[in-house]
Amino acid sequence: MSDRTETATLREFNRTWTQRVGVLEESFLGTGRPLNVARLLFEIGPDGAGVRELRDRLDLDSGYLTRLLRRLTDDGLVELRPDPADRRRRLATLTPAGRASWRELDERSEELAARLVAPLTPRQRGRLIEALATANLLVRAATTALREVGPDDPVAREAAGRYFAELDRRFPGGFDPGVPDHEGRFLVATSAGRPVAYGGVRPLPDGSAEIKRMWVDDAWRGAGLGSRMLRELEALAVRRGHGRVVLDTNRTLVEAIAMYERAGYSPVERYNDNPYAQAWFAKVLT
Amino acid sequence: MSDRTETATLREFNRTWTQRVGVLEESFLGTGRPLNVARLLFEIGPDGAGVRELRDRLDLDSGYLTRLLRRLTDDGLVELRPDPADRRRRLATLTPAGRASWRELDERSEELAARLVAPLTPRQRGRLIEALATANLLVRAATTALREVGPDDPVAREAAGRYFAELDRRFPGGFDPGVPDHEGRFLVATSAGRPVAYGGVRPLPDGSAEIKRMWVDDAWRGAGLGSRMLRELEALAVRRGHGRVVLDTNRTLVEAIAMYERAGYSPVERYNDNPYAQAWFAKVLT
DNA sequence: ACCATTCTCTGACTATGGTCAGAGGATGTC
DNA sequence: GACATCCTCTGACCATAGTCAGAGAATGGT
Repeated sequence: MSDRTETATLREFNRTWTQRVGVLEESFLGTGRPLNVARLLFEIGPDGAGVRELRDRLDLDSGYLTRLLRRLTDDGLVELRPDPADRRRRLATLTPAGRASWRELDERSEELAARLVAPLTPRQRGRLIEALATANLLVRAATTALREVGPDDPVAREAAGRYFAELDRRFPGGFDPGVPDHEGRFLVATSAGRPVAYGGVRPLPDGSAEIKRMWVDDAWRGAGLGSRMLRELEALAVRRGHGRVVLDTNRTLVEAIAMYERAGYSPVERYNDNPYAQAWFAKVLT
Repeated sequence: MSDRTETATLREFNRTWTQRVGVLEESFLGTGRPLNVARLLFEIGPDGAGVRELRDRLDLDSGYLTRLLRRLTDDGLVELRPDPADRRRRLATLTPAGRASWRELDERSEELAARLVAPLTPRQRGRLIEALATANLLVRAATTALREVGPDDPVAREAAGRYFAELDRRFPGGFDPGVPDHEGRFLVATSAGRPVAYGGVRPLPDGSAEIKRMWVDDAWRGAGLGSRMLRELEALAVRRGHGRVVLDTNRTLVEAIAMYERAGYSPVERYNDNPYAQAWFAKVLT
């Protein structure tokens, strides 16, 4: 019903943004250098970057990227050297001249942003920035894919570490993960290669699946990533043949409990001997 | 002070949007047809459009536009015919096949928007849409230029008409503009050729300038356009050699009065015999 | 009737963006 | 040490984007 006005608002905004900001940006950043060359220079950044990594980030053909890099090296802005760790790869770093160009790009971009909001009153400026921050979070959350991984995937391990660390901070008596357990399938959402949301399912002897280790990075909360993780974990459990999911949690985790209830979970009796668990929930999957 | 975090938020959002939405959009709309051709087709729309108008809206070189149009006419999607009102101009309209292609583009764009928000919960979706609507309004307001025109400019006349109509609606006894007055300089903000904000200054015998006919379109309120109009009218008064501005208003217009007070105006005695005026303000310009 | 101006269109270019196949060196695995 | 794979780079292309000068028809003002 309101679907149509929702998409209309989104499309209208997109039109405004690309027309008023995107165009401005191109004319700003593109001075002197072709747009893709400028973007590449910007992406390499003061700390340098691997060529392979740049290819992924900018989604460019390898041959094309090589040629773009050539222009930058010819202009004396960038230096390429083999990666000592893997000599098939090359690392790109900015020369002093390159750093100067980078700073100039950065300043232009900063100036563009400042100029864009300048006509607004401070009050309206505040409203705009707040709206953009909200939209940024939600758009990122909406466009971040949940990837299925095993428990020993490096990203999964990093996420688990951060999950345990948070429990240790929040539980009054701390938290001890005990012996690592290599069972189950996990979903992770990543941003720039780092995990921002994580969760898993494990089969139980009675045929249910247990949802475990649900975790969302602080900076990504409030965007519905947790609910989405829960939904997709349930779908994963269904795919693996389970008709019912259970989970346990600690009374400290109030937001989590509220979310389980919103998602249709009902309290059940203790089904395990997890010493940290104080509440148990279950939901039948259709 | 908070300037730096403001621009950082804006830049961060821009990065997210262009990366996650812009790229998606190009791959979506660009299927089969080059991006600019698709955009042009979309811009012509079911109602058709003048070639001159398209050139302005898309900001294209006239030669380039002609060639883009050629591809559309060659493919049987668009028909060009001379404008009966001015035979130098040409009008572009979609053929039935063109309308079908247009609809397809429209549906794809709609689908893209729906898909983007699909992973969000209804609650988060609502928040996103609200944030985008706010941002849309504010960005448009911030990037709309105020143009100086004379009182007889067609856009100024249209704006004046809407201003008078609104007074007539809001004043208990209606409003009669009386004899049109061709004095003063005006500022208008336009969107797609229609006025969305309007206001003027007129020299008074005592050397002050009078601010008059301040008006902002309903759909554009709440974005600070009024304050900006006021500021720029003051600047216009200064440029024309005035050191003080005055204005009168009606008690009905409560938002306007609040804005004048925020902008540093102080109440003064009645300085004219305007029968609709119930409050008078002045501000000394530096 | 003249003149400056406007609009569209053509020709002639150049630059930018993007693709593909394959060479050649480096790496990891069995 | 053989083999599949990965990474970078080159050559050979082609499409798209964008610019500029000017021709030719139409218009508006004087």
